[in-house]
Amino acid sequence: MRLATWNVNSIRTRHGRVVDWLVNADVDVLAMQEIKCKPEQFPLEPFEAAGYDVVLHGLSQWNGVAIASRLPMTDVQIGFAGQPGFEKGYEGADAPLEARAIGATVGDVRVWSLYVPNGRALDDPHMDYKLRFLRALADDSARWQAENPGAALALTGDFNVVPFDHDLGDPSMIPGVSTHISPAERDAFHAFEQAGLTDVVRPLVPEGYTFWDYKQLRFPRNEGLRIDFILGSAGLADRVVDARIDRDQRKGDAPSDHVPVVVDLHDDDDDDDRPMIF
DNA sequence: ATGTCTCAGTCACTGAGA
Repeated sequence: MRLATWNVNSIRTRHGRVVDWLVNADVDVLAMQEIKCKPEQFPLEPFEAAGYDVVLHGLSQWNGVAIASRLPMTDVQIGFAGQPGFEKGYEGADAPLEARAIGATVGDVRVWSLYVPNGRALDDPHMDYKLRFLRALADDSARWQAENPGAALALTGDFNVVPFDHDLGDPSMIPGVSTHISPAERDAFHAFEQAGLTDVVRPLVPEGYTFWDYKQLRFPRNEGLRIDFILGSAGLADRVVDARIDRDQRKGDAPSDHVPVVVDLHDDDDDDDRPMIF
């Protein structure tokens, strides 16, 4: 199975590029973020014409997540247990949930498409929301793994955190001032390891950015960020045979500001792909 | 210069979000 994640920054603007890429890159399952539309506005036809079913969660012109798959999807879930809500000017516990998480099972892999809140500024209420979102996601993922020991879980998407200094190429981002690089955000990201989830792309692609701002010639200068990830349970990590970041998708006409991140998994029941141990 | 991009609301712009 070839599994990918891509923050598409409006699927209505980008569906031609996205479907062309799905077909040409021979991708089975694509988790998308920032589709920026409601369900009735999603361009289903080009996906279906190319052989992909789509499940999605979109509430407005903001956020929005989806999964396109040419393999059957089951157990579709909108949002995760304990996901916090947010409403500008209101921080109550019953704030409405945003369209930032959708899960589905493909084969024996539980796939999540996740769009973690940006944070906006270190002292903005959105930053507290971001940290609570990450902690709740790690907690729910740990709980799921305890209930499904050994199973393959993939948390994919735009985490809006730059985990390491070498993932930071944007010179305008200042430690202590900028979002995405603060110790609190990095701690919240690294806590997924304690929850049993590792970055399954990093061992195969140790360097490389997944996002370049549209402003300030960030892509031509290669001043990007690595903020899009595929985190996997041990049961998923054991099956990863290849991974890549498709930097070329930042080129050409009307690109997203993010590029796809891809992993290849061998089938759990396919002994031919595994070393034989006697 | 928040120097670019996207969408809503409304129809040439502003506001919001990233």
